[in-house]
Amino acid sequence: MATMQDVARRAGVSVSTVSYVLTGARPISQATRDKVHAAMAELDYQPNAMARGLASRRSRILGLLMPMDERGLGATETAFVTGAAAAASAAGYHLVLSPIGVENTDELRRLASQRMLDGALLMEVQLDDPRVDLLRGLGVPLVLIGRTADTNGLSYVDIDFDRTVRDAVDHLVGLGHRRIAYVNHSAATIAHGYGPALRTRDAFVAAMTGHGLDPLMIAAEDSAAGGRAALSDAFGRAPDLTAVLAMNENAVFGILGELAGRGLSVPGDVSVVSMVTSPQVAELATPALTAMTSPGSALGRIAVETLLRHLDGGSGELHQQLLPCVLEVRGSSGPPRAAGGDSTTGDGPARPAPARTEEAARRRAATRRRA
Amino acid sequence: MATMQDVARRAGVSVSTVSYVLTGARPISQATRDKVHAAMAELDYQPNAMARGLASRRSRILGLLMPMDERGLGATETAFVTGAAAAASAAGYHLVLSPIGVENTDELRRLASQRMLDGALLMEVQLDDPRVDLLRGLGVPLVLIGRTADTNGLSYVDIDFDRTVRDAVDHLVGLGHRRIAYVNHSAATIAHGYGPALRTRDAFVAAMTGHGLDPLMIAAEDSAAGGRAALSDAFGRAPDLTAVLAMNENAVFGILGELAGRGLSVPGDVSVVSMVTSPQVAELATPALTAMTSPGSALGRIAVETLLRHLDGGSGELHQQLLPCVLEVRGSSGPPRAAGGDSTTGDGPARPAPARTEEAARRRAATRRRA
DNA sequence: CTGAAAGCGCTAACAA
DNA sequence: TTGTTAGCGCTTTCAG
Repeated sequence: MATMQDVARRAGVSVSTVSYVLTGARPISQATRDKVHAAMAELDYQPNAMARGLASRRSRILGLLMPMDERGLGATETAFVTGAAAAASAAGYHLVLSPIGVENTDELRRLASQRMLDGALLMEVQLDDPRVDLLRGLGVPLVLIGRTADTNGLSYVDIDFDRTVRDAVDHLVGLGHRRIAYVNHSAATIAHGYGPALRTRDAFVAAMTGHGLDPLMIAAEDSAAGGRAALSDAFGRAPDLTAVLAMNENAVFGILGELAGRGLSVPGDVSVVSMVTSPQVAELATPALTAMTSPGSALGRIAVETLLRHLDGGSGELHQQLLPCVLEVRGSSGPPRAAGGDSTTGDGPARPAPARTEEAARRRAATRRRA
Repeated sequence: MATMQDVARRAGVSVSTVSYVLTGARPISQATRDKVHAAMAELDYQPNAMARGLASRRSRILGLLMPMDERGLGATETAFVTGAAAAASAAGYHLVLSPIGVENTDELRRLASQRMLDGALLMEVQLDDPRVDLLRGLGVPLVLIGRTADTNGLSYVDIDFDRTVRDAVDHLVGLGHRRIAYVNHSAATIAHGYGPALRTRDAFVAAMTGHGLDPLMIAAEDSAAGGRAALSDAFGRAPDLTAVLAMNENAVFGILGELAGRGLSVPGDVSVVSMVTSPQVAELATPALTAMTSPGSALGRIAVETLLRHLDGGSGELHQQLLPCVLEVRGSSGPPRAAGGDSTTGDGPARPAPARTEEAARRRAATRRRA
């Protein structure tokens, strides 16, 4: 493995000159620069990251703190990660992802105080996030993906939930829907102060009220079962329901299952719109889901660029930016059935259908579709 | 930020003594050790990772090379990652995930030849993977998650696809199914030599033949649409089909959608079993999918332990290990309808009572865990 | 515009 | 059982 010494010798210059060619920290004549580059190429020289880090006190590593629960990463998060990695790489930095949990402060402290990270991006930010104080205390520059309750002195990029919810509601209202249920994350999640759940809740109330409509929010566990229960709940509270807006990506599938089980068609009887959802997931459903597509990749790029600016400029300007999700209309949303609707007439129970009648109902649905 | 000098001074010993206390590379008397530990605690000392890395020529960083496509990470991969991270952390190593693509050899070379990685775990291994030669050429120890075509001289951990397919087929045959379709990945993926697709194909043929049955394999695009098409195809080729085994996790949802669209019930008319699928995804479907659950976390742990052994022992023993997925029966598999007999009797499909209770219990447990 | 040399904070011989 | 010291490979003053 060639060292800078080797390169210097071969190019007939001093090590410092090689170093300056590499870092560009002081002007070098074109002739010398060429000699050095030639020598580096011939020796297939690669700077030693540890030595450089020790001498410069800069690791050139950016940490992406990405807590992973057992549910995995959605396409949204993935887009974010790849966007961030590309931006970091373009700037000559490495982006390393660390699956350290939000509460695992020991592990994070170990990582951060060993001077391994020049800066950090925090994903899954909580309203009161222990990682923020820890990292600030250690003097590690950071950018949030999401927002804490108090964003004072913090840079962040986040989804514009207000705007996203408003656009989704406008879409449904524009189609003629008046009775819309919003299926949020679970009550526990909301109580725990999960930002997106709180913000979308408030935005939904505002958007519906703005249209002179009655907001109906249902909390749902993050699972298909949760979605089924939520839908039953929704019909219990609003039998004239014609549309569902869902923040809970996991519950969406349960909602669809329960609708099919009740013999209700999508979007004929009920329209479904999924929030902050990737095209990939949207296409998984039948019919494909109309969804608010999150700006994952752009968020990642912007976050990294912001962080790099902080590293260079010392304590430069804060950057607080919100990006909305974009409406992509697919097959799951359409105009409601003409008023006086009969969607729950006949034998459809108002109470949650037990699993066994679900089968029968599905058969009815299929039959009707063929007719 | 305290240095080792500071600790040494404060403890009244030499720097090397402090170093040896930390690394355990030579015996230190209990008295001295205590003094040093006390000094470290008082100064809140943390070793500088760069300095340590430079001096020891060991970064104590393990790279997890994890190509990310736009589809995101499944729960299986997530379990793998967390299992690996836990094992690394327990050994005093950092596990950094790098989203570098398989073909992005430049970026990988940069990462590896800067001596930033002590070793690497490769995910999404292809039969002929360019990363393997690159890393071996650079002298970076590695462990594969999956297998190349030629595993000579390589350590790997992988899923035991033979065993997994056999167990799945046995489950269905045991229920009485004779006509089973296997929905694999796409023809392009198979042609491209994707290991799991090839191995499961061969295993399926072997398993079916072993039961004296006719193997029917269908290739499907990795999407709901692909699944729907595959199911139509399957019924075209085998109208008497009673069970579907699916390797293609994305297609599964299309299969279920198409079955519902045809008015066929699951598992009453057709049983569905999903391969290499996490409980989380299995629960997304209605009914929840009987699936072969992948041993993600165990694979991650074993892979890291293997890699660490390679670092210590120099070029120690190779480790090649296969772990099977475990059958978890949920609601989507049951006995086939009695042959010839029709039996849309009463209120639903025959479904083993145990499965139903089991499923309910699991859902309760999951809910509880989340609360 | 370029070179010489003093570290960066730690590890690991070599000595005692 | 402990101390002394020469680097690890690079950055960055300080001189020219």
